[in-house]
Amino acid sequence: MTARKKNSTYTHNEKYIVNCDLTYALSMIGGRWKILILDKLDGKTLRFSDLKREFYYVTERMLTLQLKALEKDGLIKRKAYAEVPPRVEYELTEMAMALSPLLKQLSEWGGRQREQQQTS
Amino acid sequence: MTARKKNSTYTHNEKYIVNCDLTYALSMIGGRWKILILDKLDGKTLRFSDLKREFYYVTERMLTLQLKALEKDGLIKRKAYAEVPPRVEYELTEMAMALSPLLKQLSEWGGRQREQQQTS
DNA sequence: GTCATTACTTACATTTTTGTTCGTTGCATA
DNA sequence: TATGCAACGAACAAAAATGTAAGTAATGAC
Repeated sequence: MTARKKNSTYTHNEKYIVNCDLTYALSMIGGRWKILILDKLDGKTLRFSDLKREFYYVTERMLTLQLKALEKDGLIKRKAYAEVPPRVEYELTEMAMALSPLLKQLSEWGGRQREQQQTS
Repeated sequence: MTARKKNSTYTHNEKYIVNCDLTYALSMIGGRWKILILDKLDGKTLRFSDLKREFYYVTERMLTLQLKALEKDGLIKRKAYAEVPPRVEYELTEMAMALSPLLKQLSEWGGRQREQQQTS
């Protein structure tokens, strides 16, 4: 999102992340609020204000940033209507829908893992 | 890993992450090198030096931090032998093994997504 | 003409994550 | 006696991610 200094090790190492399909996948859903947004948009079309209301604890700036990133990565579609006040709707792309069942499995695993951790 | 100031919004918002099984799951594999490590340990027991050689581009400190976090989260087991020079072996826990097939699916999805993105 | 509305944007501050460099331990070997 | 080894730890620095606070645009309602 922000400008990168070239030649930093952080940037340099990025190739090891991007070259791998798995880390590439995770990088697209790794933002703090991204999967929550994807989950909320599952099966629905929502306006920015709907998301804002749902994620009242997330600042508008963060919501915007995460939405922009998701759009850039082809996970959500943005439709802006030329109205005043503005209306913008978001919905999942097909690739994001293909991700849904995977996320459900991950969620179940997370639940089991949480139990495991509590009894240890 | 590092001390947290209480009352920061970042910390405060963490509950929305931890309360959700999905974000909880992702938080455990979200570190920069964690899944690469998990992937490398799949089906094998490896020494710290093995991992160091494999991930030559990751600093020892980062490797240590990620391993510690994985251990704390119950994804890897650490066995230290009382020898000199020291010998420490790492292997996956059962929960981590249960995660493997999921990660494979995610990886495949990542590959498809990468192709999609390139043609757009 | 003032105000409310919606979906943002900008400048800046804070917090977290990652990386750099150097040191430690205790024994074996040269 | 000096050096190398393996697996770290600690102090510090850089970079990224997230959060705070304020402002913008165009229009319709009052």
